[in-house]
Amino acid sequence: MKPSGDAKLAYIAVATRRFAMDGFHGTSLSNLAKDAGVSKQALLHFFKTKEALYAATLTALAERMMQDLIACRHADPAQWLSDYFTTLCQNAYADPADMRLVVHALLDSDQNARKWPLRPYLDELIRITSDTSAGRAAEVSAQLAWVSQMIGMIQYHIISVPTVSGMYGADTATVLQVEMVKRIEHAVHEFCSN
Amino acid sequence: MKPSGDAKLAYIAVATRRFAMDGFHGTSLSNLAKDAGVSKQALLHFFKTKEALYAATLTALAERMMQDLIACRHADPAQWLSDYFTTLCQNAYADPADMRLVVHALLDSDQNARKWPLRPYLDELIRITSDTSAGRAAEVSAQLAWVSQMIGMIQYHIISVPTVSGMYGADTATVLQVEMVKRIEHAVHEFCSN
DNA sequence: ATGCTAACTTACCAATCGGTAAGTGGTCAA
DNA sequence: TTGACCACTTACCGATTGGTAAGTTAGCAT
Repeated sequence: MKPSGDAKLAYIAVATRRFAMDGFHGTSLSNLAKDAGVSKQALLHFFKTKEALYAATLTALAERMMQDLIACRHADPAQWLSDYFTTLCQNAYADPADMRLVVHALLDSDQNARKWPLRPYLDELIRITSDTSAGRAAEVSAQLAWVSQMIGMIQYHIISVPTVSGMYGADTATVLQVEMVKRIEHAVHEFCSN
Repeated sequence: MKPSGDAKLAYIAVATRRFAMDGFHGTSLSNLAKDAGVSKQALLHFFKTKEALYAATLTALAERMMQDLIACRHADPAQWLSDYFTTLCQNAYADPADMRLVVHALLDSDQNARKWPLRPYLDELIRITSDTSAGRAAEVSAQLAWVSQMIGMIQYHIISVPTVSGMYGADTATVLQVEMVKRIEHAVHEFCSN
């Protein structure tokens, strides 16, 4: 018998890629089963419904993002933020799945039914922001606004890469990526030296 | 007999709301027909496939966005941009459909199959940007980067409103909206006085 | 060896999907 | 009056959907 959690995690990994690519409604259990190389009832054995599998996918995503954030820990909170946002963007070029998944989840209209698992991640980001010299001076709403703006700017940029590449050419898209990293660093620097 | 184009436009309007809410895959012809108060073959009479209806919806969206941009015309390009982005964001609070639709379209993986109809709109935005004093000095890639950053920051903010409202409360979301408009004006001012 | 449980499989289901075929009723030019 | 045309409807189609029911297989403790 295979270790229990192993297959389950593999299914979540497969689901992450599919849901990130095609969204919840664009993904079928048959697709996921085919990707995983099992029957779809293998998935339903671990996750009672498609919704449950999706929820597990989002939970895993939230934990992953939190871990990535913690992994960038730095004594200087401004440096921490700069490092994190930069690597987040860079990693997303290689694998945009997580960023796409977040945006898909944001667009799901029945999101109120599911509890939103990214709350701790956002809170941690706000906490780090409030540790910067500029953050201490700003109000909480301003910190939340800045954090969500940074995340939004990165995630939107990532999901628009294929379209921009199709419209203006792959080389222009590449130039835009370099430009984007500079803009991230600039945004962090501008906020922290406020 | 009703005037021909009238019903067709009404169907596109209905489709816009549904596609914006649930995306392409999350919307069925039955749903659209029910919303429009007709049978689904009434839709297929004007649009041969669901894809064609979706494409027509995106085309109408592109024309609408272009018109809204032109409607904000101003002698000073910086003022033009500031006015446009601000009103774009404000209008989206009342009706986020268009912004949601754009993001949904960005996420569609088969976007390369459909030609992207928002190209003229983007080009016009870049043209206006290049007319600013800072724009003349910057390279085209920098202008594109800035424009897409502005659009992304607004659209992402709009689609995240329900989630933020659910996480931090409706009052916090409202504060965030006010904060966002200030950030838009600040971003335009910062870019143009570069 | 035996029984229990976890991890699957095949078989099947009603409901819904996008789409086709064949009309129906009204309007308008001839 | 007639006949073409347009907007639209009912009826129907095979394919696919998410999900249920009932096995089947393998490992492990007893």
